[in-house]
Amino acid sequence: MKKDVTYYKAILERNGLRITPQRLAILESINRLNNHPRAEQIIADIRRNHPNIATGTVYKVLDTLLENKLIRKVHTETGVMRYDGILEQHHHLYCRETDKIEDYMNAELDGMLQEFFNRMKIPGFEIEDFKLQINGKYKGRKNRNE
Amino acid sequence: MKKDVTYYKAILERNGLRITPQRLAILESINRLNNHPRAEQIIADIRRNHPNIATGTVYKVLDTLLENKLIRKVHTETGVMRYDGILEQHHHLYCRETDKIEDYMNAELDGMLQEFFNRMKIPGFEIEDFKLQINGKYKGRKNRNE
DNA sequence: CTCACTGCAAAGGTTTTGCAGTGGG
DNA sequence: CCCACTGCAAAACCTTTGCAGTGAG
Repeated sequence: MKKDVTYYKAILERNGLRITPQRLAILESINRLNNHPRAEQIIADIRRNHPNIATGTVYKVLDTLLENKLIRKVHTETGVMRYDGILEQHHHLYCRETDKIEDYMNAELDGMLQEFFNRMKIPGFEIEDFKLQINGKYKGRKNRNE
Repeated sequence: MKKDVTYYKAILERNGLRITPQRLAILESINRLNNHPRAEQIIADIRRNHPNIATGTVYKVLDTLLENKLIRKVHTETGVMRYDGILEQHHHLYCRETDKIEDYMNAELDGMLQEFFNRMKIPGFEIEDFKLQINGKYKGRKNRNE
C-alpha cells in the first residue's frame, strides 16, 4: 500500500469527499510526521508549503477525516488531542515524562487478547476492539520529545 | 480499607499535605461519585455542601492529588479530563456512543499480560504498568450516561 | 454553475495563573 | 504566627462555529 498523493486522492474519492489541496496536505502531513502529531504540529508542518491554510480549516478537515475513519484520535494525559494515521490494530507505548508515544504491534498479543475475550465474555457489553496502553520510560536512547 | 473522613485525613497526612475541608470534600466526592467524574461534576457535587468552593481551587486540589498519586486521570475521546479514585490496577470498558466508562478488573488478564511482557521485552523501554481500553457498546441495559 | 469546502475572526469550553487574603498546624 | 492553601477573576489554551467567499467537479 503505497502512500502518496495518488493514494490519498483515491481514499478521499472512495469516501465521496472532494479532493482539495488542504485535505491532501493534511493527510500527507499526518502520515509523514508519523508520530501522533497534535493539531498545532500539523498546522506548522503544512504551512511551510501552504502558508495560508486556516486553523479552523485544519480542525474541520481533521473532523471529516475522523468521521470517515481515515485517521484516528489519540489522547494522552496532557489533554491535547493527537492524531494517528495508522489504522491497523496496534497498541501504544507511552512515556508520561516526555509525552512521547510510540506504536507497538504484536500479533501474538492481539491473538491472546482476542482469545481471552472470546472465552471471557462481559455481560451487557459488546466488544468492538481494544487498545493497550503500555506506560513506562524510555531509557538508553535519545528522547526525541515528540 | 474503609474510605471515610478519617481515611482521607490519614492519606493526606501521610503525604505531607495539609488537611483542608476542600481537599476532604474533593477526595470524598471522587470516591462517592465513583464513575470517573469530570471536574465540572465534582464541582457541582461538592458545592451542595460547600457552596463557595472556587473552581480554581478544585483544579489546584486535583493537581495536588494527582502529583501525590492519590487519584488518577482518565482521558476519553471527548478531550475532557476525568478523574479516577481507584488506584488498584484495572482496565476500562469504554462506550464511544455514550462516553461512559466502567471499570474492568480481572486478575487472570493482568497475570497474562504481565507474563507476556516478562517474556517479550521491549528494547529501550522500561514498562511501569499497562491499561487496556476495551471499546464497545453497552446493550440490553440502561445507558446510565455518566 | 453549484454547493462542498475554505479562510477568517469571533466565541466557546476547559484549565491555568496571579495575587491578596485566610486558616491549618 | 507562618506559610500552605483558598477564592476570585482574568488569562491562556485548544477547539468549534458562523458566515461570506472560493474553487472542485
